[in-house]
Amino acid sequence: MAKASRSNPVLTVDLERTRHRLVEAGGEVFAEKGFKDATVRDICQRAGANVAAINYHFRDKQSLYAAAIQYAHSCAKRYDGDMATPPKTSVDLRLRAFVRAMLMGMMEDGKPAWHGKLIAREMAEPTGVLSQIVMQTVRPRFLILSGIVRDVLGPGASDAEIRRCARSIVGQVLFYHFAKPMLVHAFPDERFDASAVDGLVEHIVTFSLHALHGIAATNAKSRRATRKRTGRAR
Amino acid sequence: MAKASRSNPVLTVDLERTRHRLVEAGGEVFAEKGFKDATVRDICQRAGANVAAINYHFRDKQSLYAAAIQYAHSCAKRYDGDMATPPKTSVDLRLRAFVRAMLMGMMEDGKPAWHGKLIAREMAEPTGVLSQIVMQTVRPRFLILSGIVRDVLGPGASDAEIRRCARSIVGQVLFYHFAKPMLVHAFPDERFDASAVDGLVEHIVTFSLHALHGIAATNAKSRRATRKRTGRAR
DNA sequence: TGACAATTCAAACGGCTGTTTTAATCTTAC
DNA sequence: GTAAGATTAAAACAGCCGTTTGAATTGTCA
Repeated sequence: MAKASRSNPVLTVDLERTRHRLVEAGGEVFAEKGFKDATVRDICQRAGANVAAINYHFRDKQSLYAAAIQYAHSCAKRYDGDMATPPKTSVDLRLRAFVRAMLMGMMEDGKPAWHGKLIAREMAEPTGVLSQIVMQTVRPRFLILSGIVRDVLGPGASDAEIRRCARSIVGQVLFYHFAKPMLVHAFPDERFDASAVDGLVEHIVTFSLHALHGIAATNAKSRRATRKRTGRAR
Repeated sequence: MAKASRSNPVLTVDLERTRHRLVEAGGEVFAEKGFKDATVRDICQRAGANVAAINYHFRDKQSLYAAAIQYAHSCAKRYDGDMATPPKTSVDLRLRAFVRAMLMGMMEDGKPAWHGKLIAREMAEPTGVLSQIVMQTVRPRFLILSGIVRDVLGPGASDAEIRRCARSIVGQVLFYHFAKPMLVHAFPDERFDASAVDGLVEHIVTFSLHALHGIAATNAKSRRATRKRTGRAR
């Protein structure tokens, strides 16, 4: 076991390595199977470490889970950048960027998609321990999307209406994550991985913009009518 | 234990009762926690039965799960009726009925919502054993929705486009199921149970109809342009 | 090199899981 | 009433889980 590594500065890195490998393997398995169904033996095996390594480097399975989410969160910050495009771009492009970043963050294979998958799991069945971190991720993104929606609906739109529309858009995106197993089974000829993201983005943006513009037009019409009525009444 | 029940015809019903109570308790727990996280001890306790009862009346936990889904499926047929309203009603009403039935089937509390919750679980992580039954439920409903979408988009819409739009509608509905824990946490002032269904239906239908009509209008315009071009070319 | 701390390892622990066993109880029919 | 079958009950089983233990190994520094 002890081969060609003596008093080597690389070793101090190697020491940190086990801890780091555990976080990476943990993120992978947690995202794949969820907190409960992920076993420490599976994680340690993928990390090439002993079963006791988790309890040595972290306190327990739960702390490793926390570390994995924290790590994924710090790695995935770039997606947040992609989501919040300069506010002076056209709403079309801004919505497209948001939807694309969110879809990519969940459908990609490998490391970059941990965060999206972990957050999606926390949405459906929160472990409680990390609702703060989830909220630090979910809420800002939701605010970005709300800003885009508000810019389409116009300044007269109520907060409740903006929230509902934002949820409709998020729902369309998350559908391809949560229902993916069923989609793959029901439509074997279609693809639902990263290679399909472009097409999905195109549809979701088109669908949602038509909906938003339609709602905006209806609102404007009803506001004109209201103004006319109240104007005469006064 | 043996009290006032002797040679009573009710007893033969009581015998069937244990089996039936197991199915009901099983459906409840499976819908609540999923197949893996549901324990036979929990199910038997809620059914007021011994631990060995599951292995006596059914072969094992998996067979009980199958029986529970089958039972929920037969009970929930009425929702399918609600979904498929007479094809000559206005698309507005038909879409509203579909969305409402689907939402109710998942958000309701108690027995009637088992089916919806169980199917939602199978969508996200199929147990494999019952993909047939899921398909018997999911595919017909999807076809109903596709019919409604087609009637809005017009006869010229492609199958792929209809599928995408139907998924956008289903995604909006399922969002309130999968992301419910997060919604409750993030918006404590709002309600996301059966009492909120009416409002959710109203928004989803409005949002989706605007989207569909917008897409239909765009399609019609582009088809007119194509017809004009090819017409002159000939 | 030798003492000391940091890390790894195999093994075992207690707890919970689904399932099986064996005996007790109840139901039915003669 | 009694024998035969159906159902229930308590107890134990093997297997996997997260976690702990204590010794062996490795790295660090004088």
